[in-house]
Parts: sequence; structure tokens; C-alpha cells
Amino acid sequence: MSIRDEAVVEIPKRRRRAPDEARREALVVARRLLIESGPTAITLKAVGDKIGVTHANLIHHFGSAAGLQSALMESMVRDLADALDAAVNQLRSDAGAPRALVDAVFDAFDRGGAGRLAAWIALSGDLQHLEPVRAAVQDLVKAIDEKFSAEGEQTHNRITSAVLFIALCAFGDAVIGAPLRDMLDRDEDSGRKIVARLLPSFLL
Amino acid sequence: MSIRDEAVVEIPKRRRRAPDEARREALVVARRLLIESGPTAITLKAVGDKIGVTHANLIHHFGSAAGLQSALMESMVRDLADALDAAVNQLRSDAGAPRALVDAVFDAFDRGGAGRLAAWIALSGDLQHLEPVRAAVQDLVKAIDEKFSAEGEQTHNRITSAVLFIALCAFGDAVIGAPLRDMLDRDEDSGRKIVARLLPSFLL
DNA sequence: AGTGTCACTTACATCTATGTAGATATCGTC
DNA sequence: GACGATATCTACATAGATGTAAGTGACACT
Repeated sequence: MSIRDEAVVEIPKRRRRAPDEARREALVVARRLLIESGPTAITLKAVGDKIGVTHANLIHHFGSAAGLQSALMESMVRDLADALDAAVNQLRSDAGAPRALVDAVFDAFDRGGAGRLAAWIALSGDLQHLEPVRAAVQDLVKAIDEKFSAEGEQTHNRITSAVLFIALCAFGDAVIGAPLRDMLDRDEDSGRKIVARLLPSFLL
Repeated sequence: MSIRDEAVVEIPKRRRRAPDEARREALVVARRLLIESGPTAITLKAVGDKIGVTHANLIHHFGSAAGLQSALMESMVRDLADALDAAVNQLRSDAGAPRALVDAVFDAFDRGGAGRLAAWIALSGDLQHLEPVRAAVQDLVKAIDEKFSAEGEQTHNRITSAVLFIALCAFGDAVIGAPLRDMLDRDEDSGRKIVARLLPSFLL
């Protein structure tokens, strides 16, 4: 067997993926493009090139460019909702320290570019894509309620205030936190620290 | 003088504007497009159509499409900085109520779409366009400092915390406040109320 | 091994945004 | 009123993104 022979290792011209797998790969790449280069970087060609596929093939799988974008939003929104659910579960199980809750929510918006996703959806006006988050947010309210509520009717109001507060800060931090902290000469962790410190005033 | 004569009122085929005026008109329209339909709606044709001008003319005035975008960012960022300065002045003059400060900053991000602008800049990665805001933010720190600081070395830290906190919330509220408040069944004013209530814990 | 499905490609068509070159008209100034 | 500067237009060129149609080949199943 010569070296020359070894070079001819049957590389199929095409790689045939299962539809689910093809969509998955495309969405992974599309997400990275969104996070690294912004929404306008998500083109059929750019995504196709990165997974070794033609743009026509992506249309085959997603129906259209808008279909790809919708699928991406759906996938990322689901991840965000899952992350919020995880925060809820963590809260229900044991660690009730404000900081743990804050970390969970901040991570939900930071990780996987959920904050940038939300900003993109808000700017593009496709608000219906945020719908799946509604349930997650309301779950978060319930969980905090069970965990911290002593009694009284004012409780629900305070809890929703707390959730609104955390979410606004976590979102803001994920999108413009870095440059803002730089302007104020504050370290990476400032936002979380501040929110964690303020949180008890809602819950106690 | 017949009716027919009245109909021939010399309407010039073109309207020749002063360069500054032409740019101003274009930027007003571009801003509205950004706020109402998102960044992708800002095209030379769309802007040109709305002010009765060809796309080539906009290139003449702004050099390129990117030039128009930069000019828009610059103009809006200047407005944001001015709004923050106004908040500073108001703070220095008299009304030191937390709610007044909160309103000033929230308005700075809401009005004129500054929040959406900041999100667009953050997503597109053109962070250098936010530079002019740096001075305004640092001015805000100084003004709050003069107004509220009793003494002590921890003061500066608390002030920057307060500014970071207000800015994150104001930005978040401007971009995703509406859908989020809807999910939580909270009224329009919730965000501001919450922030105003929490602010004293930094300043006192 | 033969066969059918469908993932995938190639080639082409279209549309839109952007940009360029040269002609034209408007307005201030003399 | 003539003139010059230039704001504005028309016409054309290009590039990129999207979409379509028809063919090709990989893989499962018999």
C-alpha cells in the first residue's frame, strides 16, 4: 500500500445529514454569527459556508431565510426559557441566597446570547417570538413567591416588581453592560453585586 | 386672471436645500425609521423617498450609506448626551428628588429612541460611537456626587453604582420594558417607580 | 444488488441596496 | 439678466441575498 493509495480515502462528495441534524448544525452557526457579528451577519450563504452546505440547501430545510431566522429565535428563546426554569428549580430546591438567584437570571441572559437575541427581536418588532418566555417569567414569579412570601396581599406586587427589576438589569447588563462598566471604571461583576444587594428589599 | 392661470403657480421641479438642512431632514426621517421599523429599514431609498430626494443625493450628502448611519448614530448619541446633561443640570439646580432624576434618565433613553439606538450600536459592534456618552455619564456621576455626597471614601463607589444601576434599568426599560411589563401585568410606570424607590439606598 | 426517497448541488433568475458618471436645474452673486 | 457653484437628477453598473427548477447521489430498505 503506497502513500499515494492512502491519500484516496473515499471522501464522499456530499455528506447526507438527517434533517434534524442539519437544522441543528445550521442553528448553532447562526447563533454564533448573531452573537459575534450581529443580526445582519446571518445570511444563508454565511451559515451555509460554515457548515459546508449551499444556501439553497438551507432554504430546503428552513423554507426561506425568514424561516431560518424564526427557527433561530425560537431555539434561542427556548434556551432562555429553559435557563429561567433552571433558575426556578434551583430556587425551589435549596439555595435561596439572593446572589444565587441573580446569577441564575444574569446567566440566562448572558449565556448563548439571549440578551442580544431579545434586543434583536425587540428592534425588529417580532415580539410574538418572545411569547414562550412569558410562561417562564410567570413561573419565576411563582417560585419566588413560594420561597420568600411571608404573607399579606402586597406580596404578589412585590414579587413581580422584583422579577421586573432583575430582568431589566440582567438584560441591560448583557447588552450594554460591558461598555457601560468601562465608562464607570467598574469591574465585570458590578451589575450582579448591585442587584443582589438590592434584592432583599423586595423579598423581606 | 383666469382660474387656469392660477393653476400655473411656478412649482420648481427640484427643491434646492442648504446642505445642512438636507442632512437634517434626512436624519430626522432616518431616526423615525430606526424607531418604528428597526435598523434594517434605514436604506438610502427609504430615507430619500420620505424627503423627496433620490438615493444618489443622499450619497452626495453623506458620502455613503455607512456615512448616513454614522451621522445618525452621532446625532442620536449627541441627543442622549444632551439629555443626560440636562438631567445633571436639573440635579445641580434644585429638585433633588430621586424620582426627578430617574425620570430624567429614563426619558433620556426613551425619547428619541436612544435606547433602541444603543441596542443597535451594541449589536452591530460599532461601540466607538458610544464614546461621546462617556463624558455625559461621568458628568452625571460628578453631579450626583456634589449633590448627595456627605463624605467618606466609599462615596464615589456608591455613586458609580447608582449610575450603573439607573442606566441599566433605563436602557432595559426602553428596549424590552413594554413586553416585559405586559408579561408581568404591570403598568407603564412600574420600572421608574421601582428604580426611584431603590435609589435612596445608594445615596443616603 | 436493486430501488426509491430526499438531502444536496448546480445553474439560473430576481430583487434590492449601493455606488458612479455625467447631465441638469436652482440659487446666490455680480 | 448673466454666471458660477453645486444640489439634484437620470441612467447605468455592480454585488449580494434570496429564491426556483432540475438534476445527482447518499443511504435505508428490500
